[in-house]
Amino acid sequence: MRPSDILSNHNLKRTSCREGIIKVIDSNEVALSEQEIRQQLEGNYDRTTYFRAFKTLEDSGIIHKIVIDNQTIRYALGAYNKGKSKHAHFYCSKCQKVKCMPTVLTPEVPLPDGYKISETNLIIKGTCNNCNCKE
Amino acid sequence: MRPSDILSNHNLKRTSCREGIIKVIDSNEVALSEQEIRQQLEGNYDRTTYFRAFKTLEDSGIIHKIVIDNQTIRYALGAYNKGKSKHAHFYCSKCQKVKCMPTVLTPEVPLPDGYKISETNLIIKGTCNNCNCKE
DNA sequence: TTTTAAATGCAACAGTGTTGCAAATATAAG
DNA sequence: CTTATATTTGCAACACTGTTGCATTTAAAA
Repeated sequence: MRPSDILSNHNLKRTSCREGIIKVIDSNEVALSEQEIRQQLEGNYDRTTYFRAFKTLEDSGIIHKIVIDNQTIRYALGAYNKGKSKHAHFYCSKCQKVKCMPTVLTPEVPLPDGYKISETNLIIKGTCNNCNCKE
Repeated sequence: MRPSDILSNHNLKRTSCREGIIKVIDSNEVALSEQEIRQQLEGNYDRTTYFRAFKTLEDSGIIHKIVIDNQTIRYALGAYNKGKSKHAHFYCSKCQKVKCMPTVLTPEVPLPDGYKISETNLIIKGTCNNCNCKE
């Protein structure tokens, strides 16, 4: 689906900033940081615009935010909370790349009585395929 | 064990700031934010001092940091990485409290060939026992 | 084409992560 | 107990982030 259609489907205005963000994320294998997305983007926008664009896209479920660590945030396409796509995320501490692992789903955890679960985040840290090969 | 002994055991100087932080965390059921720790602390220290104290305590494994979300960070006693205490963390989106769940361990995930795991983080969001009772 | 509701850019502010350096302090040595 | 030394602290400073209000611009509806 084209970025512009994705926006329309979510009743969002088709602005070049939003379309660009979606396009950049879509054309990468790994989840990207805001910095990386900005660099790959054609236009240049104010940081407030990015801030609000990311927020809007995330709220509507077009993208999801992956918080690895305090200052390590990545974005990938698709909703995370809604639906069944509750996959794990892998963070390579060598190349700092983050990948969604669709084959690894977050576990069903048994919590003490009285607790209600709304969301489960599973983040796996280590070294990736690619970095391990190079050794 | 007394905070001062904990520090000595890790070859760290016994300063009032470090001891205070350990004492405050130890006397609370839930994991605390830096703000909360500061408020419960007797002395008043520069934010740089806090910054470095937390870092030192974390590096030595006396405390561990729990990153729930970008601006939601909590601290609890004990090392997280080293040893077997790889427990999950629960975040209540009503009261914002974070609890270590020693009974819920992070799962052994099957990753594609070539990947090496060093650490696994499992964060569960929802509403806690206490908040659900009050409804 | 006009209207209007939403998005943008700019300025501004508080807060955070981080470093370098001089002054204070905890421990080790005598 | 006193002195020496290696650490820790407080302060200043800087860049960066999250966030808001407001005037201007722009996308979509009429």
